[in-house]
Amino acid sequence: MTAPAHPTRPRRSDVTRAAILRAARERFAADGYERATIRAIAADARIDPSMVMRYYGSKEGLFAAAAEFDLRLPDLTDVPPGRFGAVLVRHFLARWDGDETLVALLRAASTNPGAAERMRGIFADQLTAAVATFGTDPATTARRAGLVASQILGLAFTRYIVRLPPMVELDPEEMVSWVAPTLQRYLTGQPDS
Amino acid sequence: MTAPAHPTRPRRSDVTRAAILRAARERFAADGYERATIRAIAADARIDPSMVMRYYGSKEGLFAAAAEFDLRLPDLTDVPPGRFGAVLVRHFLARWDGDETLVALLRAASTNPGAAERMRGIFADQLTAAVATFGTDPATTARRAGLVASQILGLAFTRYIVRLPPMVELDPEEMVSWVAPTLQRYLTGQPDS
DNA sequence: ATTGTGTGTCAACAGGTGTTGGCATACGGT
DNA sequence: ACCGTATGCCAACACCTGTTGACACACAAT
Repeated sequence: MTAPAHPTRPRRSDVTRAAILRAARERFAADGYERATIRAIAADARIDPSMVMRYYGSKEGLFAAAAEFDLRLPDLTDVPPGRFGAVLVRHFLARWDGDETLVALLRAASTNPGAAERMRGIFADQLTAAVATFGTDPATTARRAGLVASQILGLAFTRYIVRLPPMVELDPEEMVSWVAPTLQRYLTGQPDS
Repeated sequence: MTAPAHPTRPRRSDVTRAAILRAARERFAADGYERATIRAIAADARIDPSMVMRYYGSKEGLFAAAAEFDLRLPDLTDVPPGRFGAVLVRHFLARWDGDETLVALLRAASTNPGAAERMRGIFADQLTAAVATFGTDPATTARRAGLVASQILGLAFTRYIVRLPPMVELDPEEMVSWVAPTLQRYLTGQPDS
């Protein structure tokens, strides 16, 4: 992600670019889009605010670069269908703890339309595509993906943003045992069953 | 909520106060805490920005007044235990559509610590108190309330904030039939069942 | 050694923010 | 009719925001 995609000669400023991106993710995750100021991000990266503008064009551009994200949903073809839910919850919890990009995106999506659209894209495209491989009726795929997203994002919102005490204190495996059946039903079950 | 609690002589400015509060809720709900400016709120209420300061002290004070909220959780003593989930989902959907205060609180909670605390209070106190009346093991009450909050807030977040298409399009009764069993299990079930 | 380009700093701009104090006016009690 | 108070508007303050342009330096190629 840091290395340039094109085989250009590596730029001397790549470390600066990376430092800006890292500081931006931290600030966006901690403060949300509007409270995270370019000046604060630049100070964290120990460079001048004008560098941010030169390398990323604008605050929106910086956020777009910092919020690049891949859910890296696991391949579920080898997983027994009855364990889809558990695998997914475990994956999301790990993904969330390991990369603050998602928290940044979650915070920003509440107030920034661009961030909301990015979030929509991630959960509508990536998650729907994964759900589609489960072999359920294609007509219900989008709905199932939406319901899964609602529980996953609700989990993240209460655990990482609002920090509801019981949701913060639940250790991952307990969380899995409670939430996995929910996803399982959204993925493969029927309503009101 | 608009009428003064104390039996003081009604103030001549009550209509103005109410107009400010209504405009504030709208703006906070639409734009979040930081993007909702006092000037914009005052313009909506057709008064001068300085009036907002005089009547509510500060922007924080205005938000605190605008985010006053009661979930009005229904009395569930007459409801068959097997229908707790359905009743709750239906209640929350109606509550959310009928009062934009919750959307304002939800948006603001992502970036404003005070709003997050308010949200924590509402869902930790009001919801936990309601769950406690269900007669399950008191040691698990807070956990069950937290899980219910995670699904309810995830529903609201995806439907009203991010506006994930499948979650926006689901009509209320379909939503109930999908989500009610989840709450039902969080309330009265066991993990990994 | 000289040029050109990439990297970085500094100072400033224009606009918007929450907030404040002063002043005019209209009301309600006497 | 008078007076104190409540209500409202206006102008301004001090600060912070994203953004821009000019200038200094370091490096690579010639």
